[in-house]
Amino acid sequence: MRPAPTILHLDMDAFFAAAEQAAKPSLRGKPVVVGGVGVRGVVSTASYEARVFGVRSAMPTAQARRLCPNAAYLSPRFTLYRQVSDAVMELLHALSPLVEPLSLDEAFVDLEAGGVPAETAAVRAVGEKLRRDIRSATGLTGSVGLAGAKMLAKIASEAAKPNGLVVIEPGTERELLGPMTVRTLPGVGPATAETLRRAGIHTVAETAEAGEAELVRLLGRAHGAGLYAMALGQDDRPVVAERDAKSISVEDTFEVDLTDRTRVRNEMLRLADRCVQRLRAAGRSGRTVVIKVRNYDFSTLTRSETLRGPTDDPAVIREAAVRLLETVDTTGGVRLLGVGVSGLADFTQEDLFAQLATEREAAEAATAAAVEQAAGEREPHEAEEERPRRWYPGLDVVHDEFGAGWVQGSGVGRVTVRFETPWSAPGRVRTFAVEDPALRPGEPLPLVGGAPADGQSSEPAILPKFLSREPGDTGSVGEEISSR
DNA sequence: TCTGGGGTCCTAGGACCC
DNA sequence: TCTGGGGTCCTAGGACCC
Repeated sequence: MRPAPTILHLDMDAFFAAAEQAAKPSLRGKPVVVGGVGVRGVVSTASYEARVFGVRSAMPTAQARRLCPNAAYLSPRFTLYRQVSDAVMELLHALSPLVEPLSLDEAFVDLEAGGVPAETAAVRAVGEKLRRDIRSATGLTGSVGLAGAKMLAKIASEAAKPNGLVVIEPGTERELLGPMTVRTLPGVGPATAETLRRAGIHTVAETAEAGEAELVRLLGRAHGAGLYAMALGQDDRPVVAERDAKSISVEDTFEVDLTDRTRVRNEMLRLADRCVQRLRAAGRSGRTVVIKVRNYDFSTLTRSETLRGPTDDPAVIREAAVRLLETVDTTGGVRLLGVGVSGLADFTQEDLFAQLATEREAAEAATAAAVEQAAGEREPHEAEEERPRRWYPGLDVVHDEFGAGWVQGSGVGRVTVRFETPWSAPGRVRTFAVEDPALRPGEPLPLVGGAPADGQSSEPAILPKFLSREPGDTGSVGEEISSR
């Protein structure tokens, strides 16, 4: 526990939904729900306007639609969120070399390591300036927590939401935490809370009173001891920059359960390929292959196999995935399939290739026929080039005549597009045939610093830098957004 | 109401080795 | 003839987080 609140936690407010509202002027001030839009989708983020109706993260989208039928339901656009996230993280790195991202919209910053004076007034000023800079660089708001420990900084930013800043002064934490529910503490989810509740423990103060031995008895060694420390406000975990990923995985939930054995196997092969693509893009290789199968009744199991050495060879991963699948009973229907790789290594050494060459060649020979067969069995419409365009709601599009816009909805051969850009006034809606050759997918546009709204200059993906505005520059775009 | 997708960490049992 | 303890690796599952 530090004597001054020099650990900063930043959490962007309703991040995905806020980014969509900044990109789509007609949605500002309106309920927006970002998440899976299919029958089995769940909510990733609801705007504050949608939360009024009870819509929450992780809720089935079907339930959200009942609660808030008039919200805009949008598929996530990670390209946009990553752009915004990069801009925000750049601002954090200007504060300190020690930045620990937790997700696209959340990070810890060690201000002490950045040379900020260890005084409340100084760190508060840094936090407030950061919030202003994020606003002018991205058009979005974030909340800041400042404390002498990670856990407390995170609790502080939660208390600051939305669009605020809270400092927890060292020395006040036990008094502050005491009356709060145990669910406030990181690592206490539904199962742990229920275990504690049965033991008569509801608040942080009661957790501390229970004592370490009792918590270890209830929750196990690591969790019990960790929770006891947290309840006392003791948390010496350092801010650690950029850790390497330990596993890479992909999974798909199907709109309808899969029952056909061949189809199940083909989907598994497809997932294995996608997993390898991600693995290679990261310049990594892995030694343990894991598959995941979720059945019709939501029961979920995993099977894994550790190879003799790390690989990024698609044939080897496919082969392992299919071999593991054969050990699983899938009669009854498969809801989800997944493929993952762990035991990751940086795969640059050629000798590792050489060492495994024989093994790989054998595997390739063995699967070549199977893969050939799988490709042959594919439905024609599944082929990459012939796949029909899918106009997901929220998708950026460009029309030859009308310029940049986004898909508001589609169905029965029609797609409805609203033509507006992040820096334009709310735009008009037009409907086209789904196969209209003048309409094509577009790229996300920068949320601030774009061309003036003349309706013609909205050419996507030509603005070289996301951040074209100076920090602190509050021009008309920022003002317009801030008054929404 | 019917439950996504991407991760991390922990536990526990069995194999295996010293 | 019966009985050790510790460490590490592998596998499966579960809780939790965003």
